[in-house]
Amino acid sequence: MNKHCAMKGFLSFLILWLLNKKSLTGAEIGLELEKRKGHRPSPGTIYPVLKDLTKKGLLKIDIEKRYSLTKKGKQELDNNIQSFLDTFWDVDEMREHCCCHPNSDSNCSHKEPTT
Amino acid sequence: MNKHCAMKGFLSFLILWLLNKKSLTGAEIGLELEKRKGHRPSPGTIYPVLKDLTKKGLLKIDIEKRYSLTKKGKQELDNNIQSFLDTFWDVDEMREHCCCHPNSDSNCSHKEPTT
DNA sequence: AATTTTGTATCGGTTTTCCGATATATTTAA
DNA sequence: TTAAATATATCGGAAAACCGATACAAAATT
Repeated sequence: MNKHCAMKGFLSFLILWLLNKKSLTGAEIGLELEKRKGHRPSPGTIYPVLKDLTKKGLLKIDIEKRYSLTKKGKQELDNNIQSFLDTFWDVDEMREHCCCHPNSDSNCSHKEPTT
Repeated sequence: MNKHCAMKGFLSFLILWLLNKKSLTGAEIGLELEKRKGHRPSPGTIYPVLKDLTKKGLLKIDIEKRYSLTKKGKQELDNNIQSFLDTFWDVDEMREHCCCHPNSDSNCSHKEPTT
């Protein structure tokens, strides 16, 4: 029952999620976050998070300065995903709400362009 | 490309999302959050958020102390949902990644054998 | 009516997130 | 090799999220 307070803030979670797919450098993480969030977090935001996650043993960094998940990091990601899905179990409703709502401009960037 | 920095923290977004479905009192919001997040935020967390959102013109409160979205609140929710979906466009992969059912206590076991 | 319980709300303060400015390292270009 | 550009990293601090303690209000119970 106790889901120990995961998911305070998106950034750490997002970075874990990105690195689960592929190991990335700090700069590459910045670019990917820009794609998702619409603006690129400053280096002063990204690197401290990377440092913190590394210090916690969730990330490791290779000789090319690419960050990737440790085993512990993968477990932490699993926990975070669990919390995330529990909290947003009805995310599908959001999708419907978003792209079909009369009052909104309905320009989800991931939506297929309707000619 | 600029999507104005929405979605700082879950709580406001979640509360808007809940109230979009149904008008609720502060206590009812607490119970619903407990269901989703696994613990109930203290009144000292919930009410200041409600007050803040009300001050911003996103919520209104009726005579029974039930909060609900104003028109502006609905627009704000729309914006937040779009940001949320843009950021987490690959949430379905998370579902696959985490094979657990939301309500079950079955553990997410991708735990690889320890080396 | 008086007491207990529950809901509403505020306040002060702690923690966390995040950024701007800055510094250092590395790569690229000259 | 030097200079410029880019990437990496640190630091101090601002802003926000969040909570515990507390107080007040309303409802329920006695």
